Order: sequence, then structure tokens, then C-alpha cells
Amino acid sequence: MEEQIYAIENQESFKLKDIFECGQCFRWNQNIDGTYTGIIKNGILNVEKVQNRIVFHGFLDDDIKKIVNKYFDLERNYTNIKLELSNKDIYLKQSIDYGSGIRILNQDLWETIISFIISANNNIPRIKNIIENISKKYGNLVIWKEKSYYMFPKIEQLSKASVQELRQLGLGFRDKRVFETTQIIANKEINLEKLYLENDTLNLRERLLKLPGVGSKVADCILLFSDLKRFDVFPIDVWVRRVMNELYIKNENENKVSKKQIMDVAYEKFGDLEGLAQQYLFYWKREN
DNA sequence: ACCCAGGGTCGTC
DNA sequence: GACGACCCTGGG
Repeated sequence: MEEQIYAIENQESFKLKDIFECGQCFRWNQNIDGTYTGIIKNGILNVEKVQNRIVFHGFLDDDIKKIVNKYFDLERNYTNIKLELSNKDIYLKQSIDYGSGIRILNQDLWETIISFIISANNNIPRIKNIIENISKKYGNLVIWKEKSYYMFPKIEQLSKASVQELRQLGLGFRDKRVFETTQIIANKEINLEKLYLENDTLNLRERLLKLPGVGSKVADCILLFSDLKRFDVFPIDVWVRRVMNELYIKNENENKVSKKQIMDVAYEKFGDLEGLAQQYLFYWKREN
């Protein structure tokens, strides 16, 4: 671990609140001074924005520039993507204007899988709490500037956890799902490294769906928010169902609308960028 | 105190 | 494909 600093200027699409509070990540918190600090795979990262300058302070196990470029997906041109999506639909344009500073992160696959299994029928404060509890009990302690941080446990660390211990950490009925999925990944029944070799999104999705606790919604979140990074998916939760029905489908009872119907409308409207469209719509609807 | 809903999945019919 | 069950917690 090494303390490092890195700064970029005039980065398009980069607002701290939009990135860290749009629901894609659970281990970033705002500090009193307005900066955000997060615990990622490679260590601790602090981000502050001063006008057009974004400054990253890190305590990391690898080169900060390399980590930041990958994690924040800085190679991708969001200006073009937002323009393309804005032209497709007037409602989408409005939500893009609202969440214009969003970037979709490349989060560690293993951590993303477990985090979104925990997210099932749960609320964000509690999800964050549970992940923090798991990290405190099974992850490594890192001390930086006299403050303690707990890394998300590695696969073999979490594989030591029993169902009962997980239940004590507040997982509720998700304890068994996290336990079983961890065992399957730990003994390489499903090898996460090999998932990166799969090019076809649907095939990849099928393989994720084999994990206990991973259904269609969680699988799509993993594909979108992890470093598998697919935009041709459309996670449907209560908020997205709500906004898609209100804007496009207009069924009297939103619960009568099938997932397939929503997915078909989404692909028809937004095409291969539907995952990104989903995130703008989700963020806009949840905050308004 | 009580009720409801939350970034759903799973088993059953 | 349609139901209900499922842990727990914050907010009304």
C-alpha cells in the first residue's frame, strides 16, 4: 500500500454525487468537507472536485492513474453517448439532464456479485450496513491517516463464514444465498476469471444466473456495474418498473406489466445503450 | 404501536 | 406465468 495523488482537468460527466449516489455502489461515503471516500479492491480512495479539477488521493496497492482510469471508466466518451441517448427520447433526455454527471463504475466482479445478492428486497442504508459488517468481520484492516478501513473480504476469506455467522451480521434470508454462492466461486465450480473470456452477453448472463441469489435483476446489475461492463442489459427493480410504466407502457396496474414487456420496450427505445438509459431513469425517478 | 416497502429470488402450483 | 414467503430496518 502506498500513498499517491493524481488529478485530472475538465473531465466530462463527472459529478461526485451523481456517481456515488446513483445506486451503483455501496462503499462510498461523503465526508464533512464534501469529498467522498471509498473502499475499493485496491485500497482506499478519496475524491474531491474543485471547479474543473478532480483530485484523487489514494492509499493503494497499484499505480493510482491506472486504477482511477479503469475504475471510473475514463476512456469512455460520455458526451457522445448522452447525446445519442438524448436524441432517442424526450423523457430520457430529461433524466440525462438531471443525472448528467453519472459515470458507471468498473467495480470488482466478486464484490459486485455478493453486494447485489444482498440488495435483494432490501434498502440502500441496510445494504451498506451489511456490507460494512461483512468487511469488518472477514476483510483486512487498513489504517490510513490514523483511520481504520476494512477491505471487502477476498473469496477465500468469506468462504470461512458459516450461514449462522452471516445471519448474525444482519443478512436475513440472504445468508444462505451468500454462503452457497461463495462456496461455488471458492471451489471454482464457477471460475470468475473465465467469465471475462465470454463475449456474448446473454451467455454470460446465463452463467451468472446459476449462482444462488442471482436472478434476472441482480445478474443485470452485475453485468452493468462490475468490470464485466455490459450496457446491453436492463435491470428491472420497483423504481424502473414504475418509471417505465408511467412513461411508456401506461398500464393501470404496474404490477401487471411483465418483465419481458418492459425489456422489449427498453430495447426498442434505447437499443444497446439500454443499461445506461436505465441508470439515468432510475436515478431521476428515485430522487424526484 | 402499527404498517409498509425496500435496487428480488425461490419454491410451488 | 402467477402467487406467497422470506429477515430486517427506517420512515410514515
